[in-house]
Amino acid sequence: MDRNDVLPDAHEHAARFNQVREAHKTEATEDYVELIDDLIRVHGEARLVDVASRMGVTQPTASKTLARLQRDGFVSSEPYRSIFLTREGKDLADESRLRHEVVFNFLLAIGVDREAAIRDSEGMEHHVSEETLKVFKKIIRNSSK
Amino acid sequence: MDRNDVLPDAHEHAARFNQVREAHKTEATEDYVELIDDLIRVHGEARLVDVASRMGVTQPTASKTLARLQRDGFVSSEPYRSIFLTREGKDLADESRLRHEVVFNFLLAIGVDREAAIRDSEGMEHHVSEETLKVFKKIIRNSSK
DNA sequence: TTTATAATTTAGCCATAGCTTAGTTTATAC
DNA sequence: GTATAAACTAAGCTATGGCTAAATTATAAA
Repeated sequence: MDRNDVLPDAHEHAARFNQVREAHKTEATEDYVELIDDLIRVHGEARLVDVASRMGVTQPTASKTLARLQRDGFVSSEPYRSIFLTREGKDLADESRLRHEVVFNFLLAIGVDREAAIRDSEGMEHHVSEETLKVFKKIIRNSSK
Repeated sequence: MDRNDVLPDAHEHAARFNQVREAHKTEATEDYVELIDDLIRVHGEARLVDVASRMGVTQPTASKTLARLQRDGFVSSEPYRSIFLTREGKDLADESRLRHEVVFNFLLAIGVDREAAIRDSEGMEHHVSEETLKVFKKIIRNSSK
């Protein structure tokens, strides 16, 4: 990289970190809607207790996060009832799942073992640009032949 | 993946997210020590004003984060003076840089353009396991022939 | 139908990581 | 050698995302 002699322009340098910070902002939202969508698909409904246990947080933590998602229009629910995705939430869930699956399948395609691929794709999915995703897809396509 | 019919065991599911949360905890630390090391290498010293501008945050924010790094033993500095890495900080910086470079070179090797590789590697580096890193290295090796 | 249990919410705590505004120290320039 | 500018710190605000303990509501069992 450009490490040994010169550093990038400071604005450009900062832009990289700003991009990562931007990604972090949407991470929780994406992880939650993805999970809620999975729960609805598989269990027929999404209950707080399951969201919490699968996210690995306590129920009050999940409850607070879900309140924020509701405030931001991704989720809807009545007190003490199960959780639904809004149209916006569902769209985000679909988009996130797609991205997640591309990253996961890419890792498998290049020879990463399944367990590592599952775990790494969870974190990586939020930091892969469209550009890189395209390259991932191409490699998946080529490897499945 | 396992999305259509069955969800993973709840504990295993939670473990994935816990791993991502763990990575997040060390992200700021790694980014800062990496940057400080770069500044020392290239400019001869690391000043707060440069750390802040290159991280894309205000000086008080950088100052507070550096206080935490100092508390945790990665950095040392006297008030109003420049910033040094402790042995622990330097080791972490070296390790982070190595990982960062592998991810960056891997993205280049598979055909991602330089700009996207720079930006994506910044976020991805914190979420790539040793296992996956090994595969990345192998692909870099094979592509440079 | 009452009671016990499970699910959810509320309240209140903590740390991180961002910000602004204001004050202090250090360095620079005259 | 002092005035000004730049760098840094201090104080205090906000939001997110964790937690525990306690209260409330819904559900299941007796």
